[in-house]
Amino acid sequence: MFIVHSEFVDEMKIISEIIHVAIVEDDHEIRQTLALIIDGTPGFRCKYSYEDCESALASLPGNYINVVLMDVELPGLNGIVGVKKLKPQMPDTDFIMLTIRQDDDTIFNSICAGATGYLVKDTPPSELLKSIKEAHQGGAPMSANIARQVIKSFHSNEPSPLSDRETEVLKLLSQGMNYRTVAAEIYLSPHTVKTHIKNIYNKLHVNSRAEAIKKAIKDRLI
Amino acid sequence: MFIVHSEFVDEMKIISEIIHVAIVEDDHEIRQTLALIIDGTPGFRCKYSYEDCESALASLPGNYINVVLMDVELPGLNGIVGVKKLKPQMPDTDFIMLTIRQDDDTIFNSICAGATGYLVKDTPPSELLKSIKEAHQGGAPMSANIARQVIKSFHSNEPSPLSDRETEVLKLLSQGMNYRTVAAEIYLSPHTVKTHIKNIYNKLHVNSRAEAIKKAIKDRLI
DNA sequence: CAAGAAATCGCCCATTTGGGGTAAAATGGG
DNA sequence: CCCATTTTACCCCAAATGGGCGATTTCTTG
Repeated sequence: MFIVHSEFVDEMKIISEIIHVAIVEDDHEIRQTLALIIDGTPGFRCKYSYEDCESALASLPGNYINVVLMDVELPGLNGIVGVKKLKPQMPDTDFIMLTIRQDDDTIFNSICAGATGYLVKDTPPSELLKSIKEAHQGGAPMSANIARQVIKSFHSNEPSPLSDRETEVLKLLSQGMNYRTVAAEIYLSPHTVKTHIKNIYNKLHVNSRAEAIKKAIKDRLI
Repeated sequence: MFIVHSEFVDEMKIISEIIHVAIVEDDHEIRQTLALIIDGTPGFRCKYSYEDCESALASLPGNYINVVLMDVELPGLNGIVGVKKLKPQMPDTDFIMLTIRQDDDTIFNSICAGATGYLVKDTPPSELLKSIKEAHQGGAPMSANIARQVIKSFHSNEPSPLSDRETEVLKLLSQGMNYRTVAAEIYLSPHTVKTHIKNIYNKLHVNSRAEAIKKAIKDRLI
């Protein structure tokens, strides 16, 4: 369970710097186990561990910590809110979320809150240590299907319903141009631009510029 | 160079299914090396290899391929355009980009084009094989700093300049509401809403709803 | 406590927008 | 070669927008 591959130890020696870790986890047993794994591995040191965010918020900021392992499901303040509050006070510290949940909202809220890593709780110890190291060295460790969900969020689901010209018009609109300016920009009559815009609204099922732009950005049309 | 860890082979046996790979890479030597690595490992089979996207586009679609290794820097059509054209025709195939470039644009354009993985070209063979397997099993293999850049793109750089009320108003605006409707929604006078909007425009340095919404979404203010 | 920010309400007015039509030329795929 | 789509163009008009200017009340923060 605590075996570390020889090549792994070699890499640690090259870095020859101990990674300081803190844990926020409400389950007593898991917390102890994590601490044991970390302290039992050369190159890692578990400096602090807390059973809730409130304690972490009270004593963690100001200390030198490289990586924080943060449970998402916590009584009181949850891990997402915790990161949101801690990260601004510890901008150089990397936060890795540990969770049993893998739904979109939890993942993206965590990432947006400032987490750099996101691991499911059944990650084996060797992977966990590798992830802590990776986070500290400027990576972003993620469990496989978490990474896939993140990447998926960049993929557009459907082909654009807009024609090339319409897309062009919408892009210019999003830059704050009005009919007249757009028309001048692409050498058209303002009437034509207006027609395009009307068609854009129909195709996107909206009836204002605001909604059109919001939808276009959301669906990556522009 | 071609050594595979025993535990790795064990995992392969459990899956007991050969991963079919295709390569698009203009450098003759690299192409050959990749093919040798893949074909030389149990569980992997390099079925096709091309020196440009044009050839791949002409013969690849329709074939059963699990993972395509796609060089980004290619003569003629580059790898990004290649993925954009191939992916819709092969929705079940996973594309891993191989590149020497790590600039934001290249990364995000590749991902948006439909790639699920993104590796730097100096990735060692064992990592490459692991990544191919990971992509095939629903993951999204990325080199460490690529993953970090992707995660970073979710992080907001600066605190919002908008007050809570202003953010609230802007959110409603982005849903296509007008002064009157927003006012009714949050029990205010339309005049007040208008004042808020004027202040929003000032703070965001814009002078239209369109720009405000675009900027707000871009900066994750709403 | 004083200064500044935030939130609230108000008026005037030129310009812009969006919805309702109509229709012809150009383009492109079957 | 024909049909669907795209692109182009125009009219009318009520409603919404944005800019300018001023004002009071809270609330935070130094």
